[in-house]
Amino acid sequence: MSAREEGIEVLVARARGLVGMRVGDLARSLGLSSEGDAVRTKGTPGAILELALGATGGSSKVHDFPELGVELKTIPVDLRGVPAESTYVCTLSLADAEMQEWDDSWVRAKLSHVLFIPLVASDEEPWPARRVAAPVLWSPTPEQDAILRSDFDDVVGLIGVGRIEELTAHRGRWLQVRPKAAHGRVRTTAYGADGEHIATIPRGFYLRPRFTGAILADPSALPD
Amino acid sequence: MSAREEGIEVLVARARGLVGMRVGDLARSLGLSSEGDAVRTKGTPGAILELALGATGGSSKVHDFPELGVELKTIPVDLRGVPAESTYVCTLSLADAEMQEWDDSWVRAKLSHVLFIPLVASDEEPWPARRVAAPVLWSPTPEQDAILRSDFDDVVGLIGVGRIEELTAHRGRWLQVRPKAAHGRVRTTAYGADGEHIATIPRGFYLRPRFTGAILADPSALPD
DNA sequence: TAGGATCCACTGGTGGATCCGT
DNA sequence: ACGGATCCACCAGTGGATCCTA
Repeated sequence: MSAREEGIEVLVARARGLVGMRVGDLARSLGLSSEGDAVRTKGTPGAILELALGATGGSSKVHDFPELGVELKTIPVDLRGVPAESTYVCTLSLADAEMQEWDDSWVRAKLSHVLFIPLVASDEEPWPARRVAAPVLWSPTPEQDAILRSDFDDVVGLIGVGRIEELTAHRGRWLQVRPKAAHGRVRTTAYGADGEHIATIPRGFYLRPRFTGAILADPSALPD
Repeated sequence: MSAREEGIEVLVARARGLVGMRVGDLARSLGLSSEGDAVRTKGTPGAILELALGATGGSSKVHDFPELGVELKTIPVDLRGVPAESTYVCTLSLADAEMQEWDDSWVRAKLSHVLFIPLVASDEEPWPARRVAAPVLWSPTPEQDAILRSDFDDVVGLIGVGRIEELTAHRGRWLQVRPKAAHGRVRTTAYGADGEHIATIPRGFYLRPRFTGAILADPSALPD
């Protein structure tokens, strides 16, 4: 077994050691506050788990654990383990989308090894009450990779021919594209069919809840 | 006279109204603190004068006064009016330097209309003690523009052939290129003679003190 | 239900320049 | 003297995601 594979096993073991803990208790054990209402602290649970598992990477990182090539994703689920939300993967560069190939893409690199950590939210309790559930280390099977590639190709194909207005969240079986901007007013640059500049809102890749729900139950699943 | 020309006259008149005032007093009249030692507050005098004259532009601006096309530059001078320092103009984009033409360059746009405001520093007093001196509204004469173009072409020519290591502050009669980074460790991308990527430190255009000193005394001067 | 809108923390890059060793 | 190194404030962009109407 390589050092990298050993490191990944250690990481998964550490994640298993957190199962059953409340996120608020994790925060306090790290010396952090667990204050703040839900709408003001959207990214906080994810940041807590990163700290608890020692994610390095810092800024401008490709993965949360660069030496392991592993991406950490927390995912809010209900008592049955069904995801409540889609899962953000990474931003989509509109300006050079037509240059992108799935095999070398940022989104594929992110998804090549993902450690999903479900956080169980019962009722409408605030995030500190969420409990860590069993982690799932996932890599796409060849069949899954083919579907994801197909979703990706559909997106970059549309952008490549300048039909960006047709790029809605309706597209994609598992991988979709949605707006990603702190305020709805941020603009970025894309190119139309005639090569003209178009100011449009930044987008990101997201995994649909149906897909993440299925791979949490069975990592080789092929849902709808 | 156009509205723009009227606006410029109003601006210059307002700058004349500040002559003799101490920068620290200006700061207080704007509700700002005039604390801090010299090394910690390098850009403060310039920011004070911008506020005092109502510079808009905010971020991502081409000029300090966009409607007027005027750039504001404070310049520290001694009791004789001789500049103590070079004057920063703007950053130099190394990645696409070979695409740049003087006529359409950012540096030429910045220098097309400059309101220089000398700040007289006597002895080794801190910046709040500096006094506003007579402003000079300057636009390059055709002769001056030709020299500046020559300096610019020398720089972009070197970068275009990938000889960036020869790009030192020794080059340029009036316009020189020097490092411009908050820490010496910041890197940016340039291209070598064979088109390979080179990580190098960001640079900026600066006006030599000899040149600014001459045009403060005579805007059409042609020093060394 | 889910597509489109939005929230916070953090930081790298930019704009304002001057410092300081050789 | 001056070429190379450095300093601070500020803000837009990124990374962490969830909110919220129709």
